[in-house]
Amino acid sequence: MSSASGHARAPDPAPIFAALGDRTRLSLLMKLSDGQTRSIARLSADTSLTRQAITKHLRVLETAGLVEGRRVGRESRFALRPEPIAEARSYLDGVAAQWDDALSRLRAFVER
Amino acid sequence: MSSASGHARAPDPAPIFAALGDRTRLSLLMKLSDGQTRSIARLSADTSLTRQAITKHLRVLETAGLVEGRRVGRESRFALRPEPIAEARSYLDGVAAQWDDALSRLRAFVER
DNA sequence: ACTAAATGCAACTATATGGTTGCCAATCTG
DNA sequence: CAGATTGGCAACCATATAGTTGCATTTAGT
Repeated sequence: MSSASGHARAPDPAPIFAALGDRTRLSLLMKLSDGQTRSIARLSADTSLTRQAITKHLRVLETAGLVEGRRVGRESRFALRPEPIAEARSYLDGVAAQWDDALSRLRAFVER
Repeated sequence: MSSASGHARAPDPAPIFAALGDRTRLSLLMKLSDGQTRSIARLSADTSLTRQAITKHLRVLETAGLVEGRRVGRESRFALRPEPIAEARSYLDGVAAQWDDALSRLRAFVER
């Protein structure tokens, strides 16, 4: 069962980073990072952008799995999903670890 | 000295994430994550893309500060720069922390 | 001096992205 | 029911992005 686990192994974190690569989307995530759920109208309230623009950004975030929306009544509420964030974090941790590793090996070599 | 420190306060991690949001660029970073320095020719050796395409990606990474290139002889060597990666990491740490925080507050509330 | 290697620069194409506007549908609320 | 909120859909625009090709330039080797 090397790849058919329940968590759908992340083959490529690039889409997640891509979704994070926009100011507006980052601010949306910030607003949702308190765990609360918010409607599109609410999320587009204090921005200069159109509601539609915000909607598009939310779709992008949703596609990347960073956010999840469900319709409740006439509004659609969005909530943050922490999993992809953890994934991105661990990816960066990996790069940083390799880097540190290389550094310490280099140091060991130099100091011999 | 609130903003003129040596670390060049990060006002917006979005560009860094944007630079990370591409498979090809991530693979370039991986190749460089051992701390070694590599030429463009070397970096475009085992890809299906053109050398020019790789060059462009390297420029993007360089603009985001993730990589640094210097010309040595006839080739230009690129090296990874860990600072922006640390920055991106700490940003994600922040979001995750807020999330966890909200969760524990919620738990405290529910369990009362 | 000549040739091969490694880049840089520019032009060009196709597609994705961010944003807008207009309009229609669903859902509350008085 | 009538009117106001909230959102979805579609068309459209401008710009950015990913990638290509062709050609000129610099540097290394022999």
